[in-house]
Amino acid sequence: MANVKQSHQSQVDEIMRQLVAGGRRRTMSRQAVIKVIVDCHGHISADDIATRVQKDFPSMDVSTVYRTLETLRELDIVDRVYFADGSAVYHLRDHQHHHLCCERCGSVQELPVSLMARVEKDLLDDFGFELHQRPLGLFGLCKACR
Amino acid sequence: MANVKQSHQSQVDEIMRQLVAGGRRRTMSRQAVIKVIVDCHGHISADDIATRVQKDFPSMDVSTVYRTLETLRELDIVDRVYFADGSAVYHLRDHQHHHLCCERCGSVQELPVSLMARVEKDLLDDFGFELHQRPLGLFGLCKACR
DNA sequence: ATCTTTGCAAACTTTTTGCACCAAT
DNA sequence: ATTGGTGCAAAAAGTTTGCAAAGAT
Repeated sequence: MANVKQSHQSQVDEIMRQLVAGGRRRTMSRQAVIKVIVDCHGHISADDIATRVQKDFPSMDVSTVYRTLETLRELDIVDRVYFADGSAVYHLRDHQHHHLCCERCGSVQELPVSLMARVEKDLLDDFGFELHQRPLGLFGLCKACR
Repeated sequence: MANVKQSHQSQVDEIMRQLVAGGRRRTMSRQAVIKVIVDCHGHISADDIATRVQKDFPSMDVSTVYRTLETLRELDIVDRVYFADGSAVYHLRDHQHHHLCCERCGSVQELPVSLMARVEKDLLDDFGFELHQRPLGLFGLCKACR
């Protein structure tokens, strides 16, 4: 657990480096937002990011969170995806996966993008359509709830 | 084409009947909204519905459109789905299909739900997850743009 | 010193709601 | 005559923007 924390920290540092490499400045706000995203493993909403960051920095405005998220998207560090219920969540770009959301218990399970490999191939073969894989939020019933 | 129009009209009538059967009243506003949805074949946004309806009934308010759509959803006549870009669209419930949206030319192509049959099976077999199919908006490049 | 980033307030988009009036049954 | 539906205005919820002050280089 100590080294998990450490690896999170180094991941934050790495992203800060990318930020600087991209011509942006190192700021505490950005570091705080990045830390929350890295720590959360997976996806998180803008509002949740703001709430968590504001525990440490109460003066931080939501607009700063949104602006930071936009910057991180411009640098291809995070992606924004919309679930099938219309809610937007953000995640690290290298953390690509789909989500299975249980409509009954609300649990969210991650699964690899390879799930759609077959669909991707079918689309190309049958329709000539080149799928750009994006994380999907799929809904249904989880194992436990069936 | 004459009988296409006719079948649209009879489809509108049928939905109005379902509405009454569901304990709601027949109103011009509702008829107008239903007509637009039936005529559009496929999916359409609330705002587009409002714009089209207002060509015939300029006094119709967006709130009425939203309320009508909510009523139609309660009666399982229409579904609301969110595309991967976060936009919401409405479609007749019996008109189930996925969408391929080209990121370059903006074209939208429909394709049958059977596309996901394999995925549905894999999810059940590998994860015990029972997928509830909802229309997906998938993004990529269409045949012409590749 | 310069140019970027931030906080604040305000605007914007999409959807929902309260209320008095109107319409369908 | 009732009860439900509509228009209007206003409110939410989520996201974006203009601007002057604060901060990073």
